[in-house]
Parts: sequence; C-alpha cells; structure tokens
Amino acid sequence: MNKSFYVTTPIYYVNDRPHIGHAYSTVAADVLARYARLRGRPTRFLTGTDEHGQKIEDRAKELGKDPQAFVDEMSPPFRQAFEELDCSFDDYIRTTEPRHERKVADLWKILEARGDIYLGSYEGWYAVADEAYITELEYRDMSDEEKAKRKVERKQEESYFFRLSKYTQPLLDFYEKNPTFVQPEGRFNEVKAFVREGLQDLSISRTSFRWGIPVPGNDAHVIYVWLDALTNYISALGGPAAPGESELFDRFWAPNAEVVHIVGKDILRFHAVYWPAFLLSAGIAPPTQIWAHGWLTINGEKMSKRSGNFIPPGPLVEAFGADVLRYYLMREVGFGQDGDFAHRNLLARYNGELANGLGNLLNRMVRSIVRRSFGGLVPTPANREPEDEALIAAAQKAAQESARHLDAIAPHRSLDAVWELVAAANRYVDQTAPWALAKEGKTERLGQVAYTVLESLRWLSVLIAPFMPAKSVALRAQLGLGPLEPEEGRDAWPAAWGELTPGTPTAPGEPLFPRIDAKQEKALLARLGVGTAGAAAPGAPAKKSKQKSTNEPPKEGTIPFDRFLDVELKVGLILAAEAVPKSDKLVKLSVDLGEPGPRQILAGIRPHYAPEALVGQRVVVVANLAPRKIMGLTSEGMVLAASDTEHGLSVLSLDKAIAPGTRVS
RNA sequence: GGGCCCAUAGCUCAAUGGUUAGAGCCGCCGGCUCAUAACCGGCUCGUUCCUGGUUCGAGUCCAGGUGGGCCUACCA
Repeated sequence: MNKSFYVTTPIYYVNDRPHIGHAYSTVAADVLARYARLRGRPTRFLTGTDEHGQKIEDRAKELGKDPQAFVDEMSPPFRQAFEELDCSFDDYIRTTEPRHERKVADLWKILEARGDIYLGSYEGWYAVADEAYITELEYRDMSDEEKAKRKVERKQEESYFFRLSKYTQPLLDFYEKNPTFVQPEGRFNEVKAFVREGLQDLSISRTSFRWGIPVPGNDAHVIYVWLDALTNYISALGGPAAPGESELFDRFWAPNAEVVHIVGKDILRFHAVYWPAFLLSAGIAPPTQIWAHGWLTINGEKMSKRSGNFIPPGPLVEAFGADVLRYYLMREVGFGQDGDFAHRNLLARYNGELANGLGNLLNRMVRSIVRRSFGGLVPTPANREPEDEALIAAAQKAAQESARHLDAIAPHRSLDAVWELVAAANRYVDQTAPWALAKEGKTERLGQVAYTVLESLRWLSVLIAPFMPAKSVALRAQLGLGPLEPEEGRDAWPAAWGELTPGTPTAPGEPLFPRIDAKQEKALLARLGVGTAGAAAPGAPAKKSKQKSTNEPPKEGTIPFDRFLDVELKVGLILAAEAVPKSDKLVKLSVDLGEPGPRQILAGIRPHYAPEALVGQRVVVVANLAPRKIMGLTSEGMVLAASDTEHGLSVLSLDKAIAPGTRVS
C-alpha cells in the first residue's frame, strides 16, 4: 500500500467561471489525495487551468485584451475557488507557464522522432468552442442553436498529423492488459467500441490562430490544444524526462506509482484514447486509471448560464462552509453516475446526517455527559460488556469498509459506511443510557461507556478527514486532540482501539453542525436565489427533467407549447426529384416553400418512392432545420415521413392544394 | 443501423446463483430525555419492467420483448 499516488483533475478551460461542476471534480480528487496521505502514501495532487486555443484568443480580442493578460485574469478565480473548498493540491499548473510549454515541445519532438508526426492537410467542420473538428455526422445531428453555441465553421488548413491509426491495435492490447483502465466499466466498453472501429490519424496542429504553443521548427503552426493540455499531467512533474532528470517524474510517473486521472465523462475519449496513444508513442507508460464521473444537474435542471442555475461554489461555501458542501457533493451522487445538486437535499442531509447524526453524538457526549460526570476529562475504560464490543466491532467495520470504498473510488459508499458507525454510536448511547448510570452512581460503567463513545468519535474524526478536513480538526479539538498530521510511511487510518488517553481534557465547544431550522432554511435559500419551485422536496428528489420551468411545470415527457412553435413546419410542393448518384437511399428534391427560390432537400426515401412519382406532391417540410451536407450535397430542410416494417416508408402528403409555404400547425 | 449500460419500496440506492429481497429518506405510531425540537424502537408500501428458458434453487445466468440513458455510424 505504499505505492506512490498521483491524482489529477482535468485542467479547467479559463473561458469560463468556476462552477459547481469544477468543484465536484476537484473535491473528488482532493478526497482521494487526502485519503492517500492519511494512509502514508507518497501523494501528489495536481490541478490547474488550460489557457490556450482559439476561443481564448477570440474572447481576449473581443475584450480588447492581450490573451496572456486575459488568462492571467481568468485563472486565479479557479485557484481561489479550490482553495476556498479546502482542496489540498500540491501543484497548480497553467498551460501558459514556460515549464509546461517547454515540455509540450519536448513531447512533440519525441513523437516526431518516433516517426509518428507528418504534415498533411485537413478540411472539415470545426467547432471553435470545443477547439476540435467534428465529424460530418456530428455536424448534421447538431441543432442550429448548438452550432451557434459551439461556433461551428468550415475550415481547411495545413496540419500536422499524429499517426493515431497506428495505435489502434496497441491500444486494444493495452486495454486488454489493463481491464480497469477506465472506470466505470460501462464507459470503458464505449471507449473500446470506439477504438475497435479503427482510429483515424489525428490533426495535431493549427494555423488558423496564434494563441498556442508553436510547433517546434515550424512557427506557422501552433500545437493542438488537446495535445498541449493533456501533457500537463506530466509536465507538472517535469516530464517527459529521462530517468534521474526529474525527481518528481521518477517518483510519481513510475511503474510502481498509481496514477489516476479524474475526468468528466465528456472528455473521456481524449484521456482514454489520445493520451495513452501519445504516451505509447513516446515510450512513456500510460496512467493507471481514468475515472469518468457524471454530470450534475441543478435542482433537476441542466446547469446553464441562461436559466440562472449556473452555480458558483463561492456562495455555497459562504452559506454552509466548505466541508458541508464537500460532504454533500461526495455523499449525494454515486461517483461515475449523473446526479442532481438540490439545495433541499443538501439541507436535508445537513440536518439529518451532520447535525442530528454526528454533531449531536459529539455534543451529547462531550458537552453533557463527560463534562458533568468526569469534569471534562476522558474517563478510564473498564471491563467491556458485549454491547461495548459490538460498538467497537462497528467502528472496525466502518474503518475497513470506508477504506475499501475509497480504494475503489466510491466516495459515496465510503460515507455510507462511516455513517453506519454514527448510527451505531447513537444507538449505543441510547441502549447504555449514561444518564441513568450517572443517576445510579455506576461511575465505573459510565466511564467505560463514555470512553467507548469518545474513542468512536476519535475514529470518526479520522474517517471523515478526507471529506471534511476542517470539521475533522474541530471534532478532534473537542476531544482534546490535535489535528491529524499525515506522514509518509505511517498509516494513520484507525486500526487499534483505545489510543485515546484517559485523563485527556476534552474541550466542549459549540455544536459541530448547528441545526438549520425552517426559518433559517428559508432565508438561506432566498440568499442563494433558490425558489421553492426549483428545489426538490426532501425524500423525493426530482428526477432529472429536461424541461425548463414555466408557470406550470410541464409533465414528464411533454414539452411546452412554445417549444413546439420552434419547429417551423410548412407545406412544400415538390418541383423536381432525382436520385443521388452512388447512394442507395438518397433522393435530391427541389421543393417550393413559397420562397423566392426552391429549396434543395435530400431525403432517404429512394427505396420506397420512384423520384418521378414525387414530383407535384405536396409534403410537410421542416423549414427551419439547419442545412446539412450529405454526400457532398446540401440539404435545406427535412421532409416528414413515417415507416414501419409492414408498409415500409410513407411520406406525409396533403390531399388538397394548399399553397406552398403555408405554415402547418 | 451497430453497440454498451440500466430497470428492485413513494424517492435515492443495496443484495459472491442460496433462509422470509434490505438500508436511508419521506409518512404513521410509540418510547426515552444526556443532547442541536436532537436520539431510539416499531409499522405501512415490492408481481425485483414483461414473457419464456437454464438450475435442486434466479433480483442475479440465457433468449426475446418493453421502457430509459449513452456511445457510434455516409438515416432528415
């Protein structure tokens, strides 16, 4: 278990402000890092920002700023947000730092020396927002809104390519040998399926903008942002580097090190396919594991700036404290699954689990029982009764299980296991009824009972430490203990019962988690700008719903009327039709939509209709569909049709001569 | 079109092929009173999506179907 541990978050693109999703990834990585340190493992935790690319260049220009000045302004809020969240990163890398840029160039030269880089040219649809070309199909399947949002444009440029195709088989072999390389497993299946289809060479340079790392030996090109960005994971360690050249690289990117990249499911392919391919080419071992977590919705709705549920972590930290937010994020959502961030649920968990559960346990014992009966000193344990043994067993089980789940990167399960102990301890207090023992003057037994609970609390202070570092310190302070001080090589996870020293003065203090009553709750929610409508009821969290809220929340599976109106259906008169050469299905139609000129629309109806039979037909056309290019031809709309296996396909047509261009409703 | 994943209580989720399918939350009833209107106990709610199959035994394995999510592809 003394393998060194290197955990990373994605580096965050600075064309955005920090939000709860960034917080989620980073907190998860922090929990793993803090846990590893407690276990005595040499640990390194990296986060940072991704600062190159066209989007940044454009945005800076819009603002009339130098790109460097712009990113210098945008990066610190991330760092600050993570500091506020008590994230214990050892390094914060920015891709505009010289230490990084140098290493990206080094990696490029290595790939080039391997013969895996060549100069070619590339034409396709380019999504400026993603800094990536998208396939013809992706383009076609994308809504207009989406295209505008992602700034998709046609582009041709000279480009360097990485021989990704060469790595199809090596990657498949690598996956075979590393069956837990990608987690969760379902995501790994998707990755494998993608690679199995065969990989295309990857364009890894751009000439269309300047804000990037220049290609070594050809200043006309800058290096593709993903090659740039992914390299951060090693550049921050001083890699690529020959053995002995960089101590960090030797230590944390070594055969005996465990390297875990925490990523969002949206960037899995870059991490699970491109990144290991680059590394294989460079003769560097790929990471141990890529963990793809899911997305958070906010009170049941997709997070977006427009709908006002773009949640920055700052106000939440202010309202609840970093630890509570961290706890909620890690407790509520199964890691790897999508989940919902619901303010109501946060409050429910706060009161139910933190205040009533752990907070009250500490309070009833330290501030009341120990203070009154033992003058605030940790009592001396006496003979153990079976019920005491049961609680000790519960503590041991909680420690083992929570560790097991953290080892498996299942933080929510880990907390589940810890709260089993909280519940067991509260039950134990009820069963043993220390107040009755005090009344009966059974001091010895009372001492044993109190000690057992205090020692359980000490264990709990360690078990919660990865999740709630500040609360761990506060809890330990009340027990008369100093903060945990992890040391490499010393496993601090609780294992031995009875390390709490009798006679230690406890320090009863304010409640660890003061209960939030209904009135405060209302005020808090108002301050956070959360209405009652959007918040899920406790115990009945909203299932993720795609609807935007309107006056009356629409029923599941329905859309509001105005959404329907977004689709412009019109009567179209087919003026001409011909089969598209080299296509089995496509028919090229010329359709009158009552506009100055006819539209060219492609339809996959060849097997069911002879082209000439279509001429003169009045059909229903989606008139405001984004144009799509299919087999080199542009289609400016869509003809509605229905099909089943029995009858084949049937085009919707009108039985009266309604004028072309008439709106269908 | 191809593929992957999922479906268990009102909600969120557990259950190496092996008793009577569990836990938390919500709800109801009761107890206790050291404690933060906290804590503890009890109760209600299940055709484990459907139909078949394998097996001594299926929530679990297999086939098909239904519903949902996702990946992928020259279906608008």
